[in-house]
Amino acid sequence: MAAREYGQYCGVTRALELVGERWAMLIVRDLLVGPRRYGELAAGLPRIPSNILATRLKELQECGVIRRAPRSRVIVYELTPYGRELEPVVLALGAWGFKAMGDPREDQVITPDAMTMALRTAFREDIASTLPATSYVAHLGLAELLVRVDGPRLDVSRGDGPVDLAFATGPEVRLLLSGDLSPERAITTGAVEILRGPGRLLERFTRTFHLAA
Amino acid sequence: MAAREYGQYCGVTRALELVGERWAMLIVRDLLVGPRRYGELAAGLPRIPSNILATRLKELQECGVIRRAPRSRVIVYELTPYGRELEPVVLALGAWGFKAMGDPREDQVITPDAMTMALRTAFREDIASTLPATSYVAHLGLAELLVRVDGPRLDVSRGDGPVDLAFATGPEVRLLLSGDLSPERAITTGAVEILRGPGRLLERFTRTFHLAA
DNA sequence: CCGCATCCCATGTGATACTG
DNA sequence: CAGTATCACATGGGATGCGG
Repeated sequence: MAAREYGQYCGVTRALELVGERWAMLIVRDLLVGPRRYGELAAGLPRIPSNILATRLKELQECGVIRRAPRSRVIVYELTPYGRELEPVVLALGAWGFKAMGDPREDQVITPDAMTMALRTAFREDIASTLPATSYVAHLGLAELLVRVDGPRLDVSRGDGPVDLAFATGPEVRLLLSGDLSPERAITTGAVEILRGPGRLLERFTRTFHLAA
Repeated sequence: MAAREYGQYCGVTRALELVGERWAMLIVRDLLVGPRRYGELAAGLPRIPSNILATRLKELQECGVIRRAPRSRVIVYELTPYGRELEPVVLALGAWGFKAMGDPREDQVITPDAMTMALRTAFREDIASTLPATSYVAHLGLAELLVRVDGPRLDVSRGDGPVDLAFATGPEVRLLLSGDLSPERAITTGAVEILRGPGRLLERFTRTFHLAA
């Protein structure tokens, strides 16, 4: 059970001893979106074996990265304050890995929590501050995200609601975020389907959210 | 040989598929300091089995993170431009892991490359810019680092030379970087030994390099 | 049902030895 | 010096079971 060690007195090795095991960082990624139950984590990580999930949850608790939410009737896992400090790591990993994402394969899913963190990664706080407050609903296969941008603040939650623009898309969202697919073309080619609201707001979306490819 | 996949269309998972295997990020860490030969990498990662090192080097080449340096007579590994973009990830990991570093154990070593990256992590560019150019030699067990700070620029290399301040220390350098041990106390208690130059420059060192604990 | 625990097998890892 | 080869073992993956 003792985490395998690297035998070095170094911050990077220490970090990897805590969250470097397979699946661990993905549990952290999903918990960065919000507290989650065991089943919710399992649903967000479709290919994780249940014994591994249970083991990781135990290890991450032991080393102070996550905890069971106190005074909650049901069992809910959440990040500790120290665990929440992993956000810069996850964002940096996401930005780097984004550039290596090819086209999606059949066996790859887009989960709501992964997409939420991707939007946080792509969020341009400085640019958003110059734009009027805007809310979006983005349908991405399974994920249905309510995205509210207000100045430098970003809030992403699940669900639907009254928003300025609602649109549906698929994995093409990657090209939209990287700028390889213009909002106009995305609409005319059908890569993005406008559900409600003026389609021109999609351009504002792409200015608010951008990731280099 | 095909990297184990997570089955998600997501930047974080893609990144972990490329550099999430055990030891991979540490190879990247050391190559961020500079190109290295096979034997140098093995020396910087004392506990890595040779077959694992060989395997990782092959995988990292295949996925475009590292390469054998071209037109070099001997075999030298270096990061590709894309691999070099992992620096923010390694720095973020190092900063986070630093907070979880306890006191060093007998079986833990401090390697020159790990220490170099730790200094890069701790470097306060903005503060350094306000201070006069200063060069240091830091002896840390095996590691003997020549640290040159000139405005916002930092250069760390191995070796010795004429510098403003030369000092020797051990794992206590962690307390020095976190501010839990003041430069004065470090000198009076012998945690830091001044070899050459005025000891008061150690205070400038700690202002230039700082990591939150 | 939810939150795991158990079992079994495939694969990855680690230590050591060895080679071009 | 820069890796392979080999083998024992730990970990991961997938299916299944099971108590609260």
